[in-house]
Amino acid sequence: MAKRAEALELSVLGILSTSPLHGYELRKRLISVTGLFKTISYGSLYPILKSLVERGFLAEQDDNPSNKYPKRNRIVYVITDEGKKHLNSLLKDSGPAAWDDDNFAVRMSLFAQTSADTRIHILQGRRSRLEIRLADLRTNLAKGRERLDAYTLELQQHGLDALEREVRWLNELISHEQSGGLKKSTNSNAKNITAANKEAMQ
Amino acid sequence: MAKRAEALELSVLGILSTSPLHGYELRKRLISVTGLFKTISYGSLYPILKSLVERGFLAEQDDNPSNKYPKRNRIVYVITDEGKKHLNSLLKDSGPAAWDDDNFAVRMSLFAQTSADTRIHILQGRRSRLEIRLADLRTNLAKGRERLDAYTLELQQHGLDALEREVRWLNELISHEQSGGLKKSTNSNAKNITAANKEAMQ
DNA sequence: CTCATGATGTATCTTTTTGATACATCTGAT
DNA sequence: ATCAGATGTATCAAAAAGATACATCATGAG
Repeated sequence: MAKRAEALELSVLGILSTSPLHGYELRKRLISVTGLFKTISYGSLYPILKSLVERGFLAEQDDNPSNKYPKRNRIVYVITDEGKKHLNSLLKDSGPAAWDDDNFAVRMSLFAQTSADTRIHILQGRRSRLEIRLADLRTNLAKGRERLDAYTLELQQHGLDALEREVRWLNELISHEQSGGLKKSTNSNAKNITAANKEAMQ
Repeated sequence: MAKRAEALELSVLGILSTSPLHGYELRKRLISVTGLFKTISYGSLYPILKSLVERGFLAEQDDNPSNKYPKRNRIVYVITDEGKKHLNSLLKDSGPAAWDDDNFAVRMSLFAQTSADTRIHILQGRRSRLEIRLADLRTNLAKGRERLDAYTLELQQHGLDALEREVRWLNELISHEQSGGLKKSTNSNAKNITAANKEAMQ
């Protein structure tokens, strides 16, 4: 399976493990999680749903009969026991696949369902991935200083800054994680996290 | 033409307008400009080059006969006068197409070849684009506070912070631009820009 | 009250893009 | 001397996007 589809599949199972949804709503949730980076098309989503049903990980539920709009042709997808098992096995993987751009955000959005070891390993892997890119960028920028115009340099410097910030963020998450999990936001801009959310983490 | 290809075409013409290059090297430059966000495959690059040659915007140059490795099968692409005209017409466009993720970095990397009006318009357009996304994110996050776990919230807050930072960066660029163009880096992390680079901007 | 617009909803089809791979030359280190 | 790894062009199958078709429902303007 393609990388992209892998991430999408994981995200679908993860979201449906919380509550059954139909395609349209599912897509909106998907985008709200990963949408900072990309969008998901129906041309990708529906084939994935079909495949997950065929493999027994999802079931198509009869739409709630008490639904206000019974005429509306909706298909509600529910995760099966098989699907839950599959999801859990996917969630255990903390290898390189979990570190790349496509996957990382999805994996972090499911950290509440993951063991502390896995969380730390993924965060560290992600950091190592970004540090490689950072090193490349730095040498590239050093080489470019003489050759490139001010706008291109500014653009590259900005990208570099953003990457460095990303690494610092990961560092904070890792150190919080090492002292017993994320208890409060590590982010100075963040508003207080409510008691309800703390509970939601167990 | 597809959006993606449009950006790629512009970038190819922009880079080749500085100096002739062959595909492999061209790809590396392409990635160093836009590579923070994505990579470019040969499967995309070669068809674009072919199309640009067919339309008369590029010519295939005989590889430098003084080349150390004449056996090496290289195709050097040179921009034609037609190509330069086409490039200049593309560079004048400061409309919505220039604002989106795919295009913006490419456009900014070519700001040295663009008029001040165009630069400002693109920067403002980009900002407006991001501000819309920012508003969406904020309402989304507000709605999510009760529903989502701490990790998902942290992830979204982080994305929001990065976006805000992006907007502040654009604001700085715009105000510098309004006082006569980018003369020095607006970025606190940036090392000094050398005299050579200032010259490269004219 | 009615009509239009836009959100909700499923689904598919064409085009674009990727990722993999094939094949060949050259470099540099051991 | 050889062998891994960089340089170089090129293509193809598979994946993904984007567009679109079609239908129901909500909302608000006239």
